[in-house]
Amino acid sequence: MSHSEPVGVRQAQKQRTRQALLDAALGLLEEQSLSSMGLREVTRAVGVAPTAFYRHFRDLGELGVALVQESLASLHATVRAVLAEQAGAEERIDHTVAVVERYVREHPAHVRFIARERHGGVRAVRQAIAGELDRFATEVAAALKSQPVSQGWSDEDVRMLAELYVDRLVMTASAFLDVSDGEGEGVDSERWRAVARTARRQLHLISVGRQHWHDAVS
Amino acid sequence: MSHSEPVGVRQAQKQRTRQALLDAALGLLEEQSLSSMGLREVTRAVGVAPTAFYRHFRDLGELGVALVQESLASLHATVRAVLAEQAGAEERIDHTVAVVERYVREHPAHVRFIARERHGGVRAVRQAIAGELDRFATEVAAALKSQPVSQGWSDEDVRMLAELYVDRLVMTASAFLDVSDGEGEGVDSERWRAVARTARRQLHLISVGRQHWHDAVS
DNA sequence: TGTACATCAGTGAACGCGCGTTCACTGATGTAC
DNA sequence: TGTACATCAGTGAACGCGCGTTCACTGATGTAC
Repeated sequence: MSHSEPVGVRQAQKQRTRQALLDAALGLLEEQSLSSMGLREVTRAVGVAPTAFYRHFRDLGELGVALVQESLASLHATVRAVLAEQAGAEERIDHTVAVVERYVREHPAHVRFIARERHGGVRAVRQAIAGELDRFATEVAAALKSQPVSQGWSDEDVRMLAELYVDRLVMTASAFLDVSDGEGEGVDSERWRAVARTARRQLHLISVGRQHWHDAVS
Repeated sequence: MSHSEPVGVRQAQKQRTRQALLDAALGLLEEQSLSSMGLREVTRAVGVAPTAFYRHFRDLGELGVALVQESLASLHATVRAVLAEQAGAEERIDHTVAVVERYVREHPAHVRFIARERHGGVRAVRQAIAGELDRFATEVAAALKSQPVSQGWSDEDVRMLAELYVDRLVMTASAFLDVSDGEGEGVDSERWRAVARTARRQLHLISVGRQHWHDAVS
């Protein structure tokens, strides 16, 4: 029914192999970076011949770009929902941090991939991530602009604020990840909660700055 | 005279080779990540036998850790000077951004290395960077605490603010780098100045939030 | 429904190549007397 | 100052290994009639 569904047995099988390659690569990337991963490692993990790889991707860079889409799509959707909320500043901050927490719990490998390859060694992947985060910032900017607090703000300043928020979300996700990696600590450890607490306070401080911005620059 | 100086001809030569390895590696790392760089690539660039490498480092990870020290030492020192300044908030912001600009102009490869390997594939290097940035944040926190604005702030909140600033500086440096990479644009391009302008405004907004923090949480 | 042909996802052998590491070595520098 | 020995930074040959990519192939699925 959906146009993205495969139209026959053959295409369905191809899709499954392609997804298996993406999943295997994502798993391997927990412990290394894209530019050091081998094509043969990936196919070996899936259980297909090395040459099968070329039926799906030109090279590992192309696979990386596909992983960028996969990694950011779900977060994107969820954060958009929070942005659309009619809620007080504090409530929105709590929800945002909760969403990031859940995302890191449910998709740790995706988060690690984005953090690692954002400045990594493969240009095409860096550009794909930059592009996605840019679109993300544009959406955040639109949401911020529609809020009453932004009255009298220039578009440039709204954009600046949006980038501040987006960077903060990425840094926060990465901080959660560091905790869940380190020392075998669980996801409900004291340190995990400390990261959440710090993140909320930082967003709060930015929010306070935002509320008094107009007094300050005028 | 200084105790770090080599004590003889032999040790002086050893130091020179070691530094040549570090320099060559840093150059090669402009275009790839540490975990995909080869030991033989580095020695080939220097013009020594591959086996000479082992006289200086156990492996590339150890070389990476040495590069972390080299990369952050000079920035560390300069930013410390700015922090110690007796100056108004705006002036401190201008100086801070100017220092970051100069650092990116003068040491682009060091900045790229830190941005890339901060979340890169080599654990020992990630830990070294995290450790350095942590010490950096501790220093920033101490400087912030001694400022009048911080009266009545808990240590935890000062630390939170310090981390906000340090992350911002790293992101700003990385943004300057992206500009100087992209499209062959020079270091005095319109976009370079736009990054500087955005960085100052973001620091300003944080500073405004800081000034009104106490009203907000009390 | 059955038949004949086309498509194409996945195979497996083969290739040349650069890798990290080992080892015994060389010869200039350092040291003891 | 000169001599005899120790140190050790850098050498170069050799190793086994896994890599990315090529190619002609197979056989199940798809399509036309």
